[in-house]
Amino acid sequence: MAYWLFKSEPDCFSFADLCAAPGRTTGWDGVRNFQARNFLRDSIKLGDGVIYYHSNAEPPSIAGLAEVVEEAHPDPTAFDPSADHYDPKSKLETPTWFQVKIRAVRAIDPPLALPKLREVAALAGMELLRKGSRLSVQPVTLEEWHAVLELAGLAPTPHVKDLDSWPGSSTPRSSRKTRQV
DNA sequence: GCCAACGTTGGC
DNA sequence: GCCAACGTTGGC
Repeated sequence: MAYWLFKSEPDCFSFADLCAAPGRTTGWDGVRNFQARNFLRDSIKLGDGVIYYHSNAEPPSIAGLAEVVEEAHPDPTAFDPSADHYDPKSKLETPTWFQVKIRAVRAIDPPLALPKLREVAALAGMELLRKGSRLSVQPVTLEEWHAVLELAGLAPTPHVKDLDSWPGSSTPRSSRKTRQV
């Protein structure tokens, strides 16, 4: 059981979009950075917890929690010439790029804004808060996970599924937006 | 819109 | 293998 932070620009695919997706699930496609790819391909396991972060947002913030529901498999958008992140160098037999599937578990509303995260001592070492950090898929420690849950008013459980029925925070909102891929 | 930080590309 | 040029990310 491990914990991760996934970044997404809400204009592209927000946590509300994830909540509105079929099964509240999506394939985390389009990652084209090798370090992030390695986490997706090698380290992220079924049931792992995911902190859903909105980058390029006003303010940048943590907007929800998700869980991994399918481990690494080739990213289909890499083979699709019409996709934004098409990569002609990635072959079906030897794929370069991978995705996992995640499911929305809980919205965090109000979201945890970046300036507030910077004030939290327990998060001081977080990769997200490092100057110049751009990694879109990054590991999160158990301590950081618990600190985020506490800030969100949720129980300090290591089992992300347990948050589904926790009464302390809002339930995911729906959205009519669709994904731009 | 600006720009710092970082990753990738390609000439040599 | 080096490194300059370029493209991208993402906070501000």
